[in-house]
Amino acid sequence: MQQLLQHIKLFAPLSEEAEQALYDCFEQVVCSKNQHLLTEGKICRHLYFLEKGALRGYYNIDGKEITHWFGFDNDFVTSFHSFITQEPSVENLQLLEGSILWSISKDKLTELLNRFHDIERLVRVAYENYYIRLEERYVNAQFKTATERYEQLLKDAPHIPDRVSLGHIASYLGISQETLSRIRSRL
Amino acid sequence: MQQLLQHIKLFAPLSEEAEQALYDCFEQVVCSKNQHLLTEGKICRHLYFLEKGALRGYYNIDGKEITHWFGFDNDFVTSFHSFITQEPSVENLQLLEGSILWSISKDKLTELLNRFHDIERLVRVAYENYYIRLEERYVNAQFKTATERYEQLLKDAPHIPDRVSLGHIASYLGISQETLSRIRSRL
DNA sequence: ATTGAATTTTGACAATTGTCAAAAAGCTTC
DNA sequence: GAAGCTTTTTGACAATTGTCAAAATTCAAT
Repeated sequence: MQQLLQHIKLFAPLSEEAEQALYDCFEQVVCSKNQHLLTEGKICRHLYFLEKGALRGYYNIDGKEITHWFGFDNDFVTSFHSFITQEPSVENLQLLEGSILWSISKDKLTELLNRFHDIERLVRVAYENYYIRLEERYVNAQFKTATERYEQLLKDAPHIPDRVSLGHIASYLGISQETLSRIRSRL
Repeated sequence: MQQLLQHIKLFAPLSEEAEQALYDCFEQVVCSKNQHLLTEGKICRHLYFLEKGALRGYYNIDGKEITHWFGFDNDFVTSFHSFITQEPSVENLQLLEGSILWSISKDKLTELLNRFHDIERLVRVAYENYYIRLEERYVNAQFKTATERYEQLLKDAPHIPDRVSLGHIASYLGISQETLSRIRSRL
């Protein structure tokens, strides 16, 4: 929990009261490998802070699993679409390692956003950060070759090949597993 | 200006004072076709509301222009990366039509965010919306064929072929102009 | 260590898309 | 409406990536 508080203070300063209120609202969640945090069709009512571990978000399309996102230590994870709109999720969240998370419900977070301007600010700034990160991923996805995307991924997350299977990584990069295997053998 | 205020109230309600403060901070900008709102290397100090018109964001990579984004009526436009971080922009913003915009400076917006919790909320909610939109674009970019992406684009922005050249659209879709021309002839 | 399952690699071929070059079609401006 | 410019289309070929199938490797559990 200290890790969570320390991490979010990088986004914006927090008053004592706000920090205490946050402290009271988060609950620890311990998950084992392969467990699902969310499955499609369910409404995502929680935002999670991934203290330690690894996780993927994936879609089921035409019977195939398409991984579109990984989360690692110190990431906030949720189905943003479902959490924001409170509509049924189209994606699944699955742990890739045994993990420790902290969860806060949509309702409690909404209450905190209403009560504390500084928490509202913190979340706004967090969105700015996540928006920029997503924009970078988008440009990579759209305009770079498979090889460039893999190299970029290695730069952004050097630990990835140790923690995530080749198949998931290939799916994330939008290429077939065989192509990634060949790219890797060439590098 | 009424259009701007009406549009943002879709995100969250505004107190009278906050609305008046916003009203005082935005300035009208009128641009002609092909004019640049921002060029790479410059720090983006303004956020713009595009009341009427069309605009693209593009990168210069290896001497080629890569369009990664379009803005149309009622969109907020800026180089988000540069505006948020206040680092030099890596992208360019160019008008595709004669347009009417409203601009607010980073400094004034920061002041409003500090003064009014409800403006902070509004911006946070706007980010949520823009984040979801970007996520959808990302999934399209990464996991769909060129033909599917073009069909999706026609669904999202049916007016696009009338307002944007085929070359820009192809660049946006991450495919060559020739390929888009062939896709179009097949549909 | 051995077995069995899951993951990764390799090979052959097909499909998609890119590149280069030239022709056709559309727009402006005089 | 003709000239000159830009945009779009078409053709031929090359490069990249996907698909299917089989072999090799890794990993976990006994």
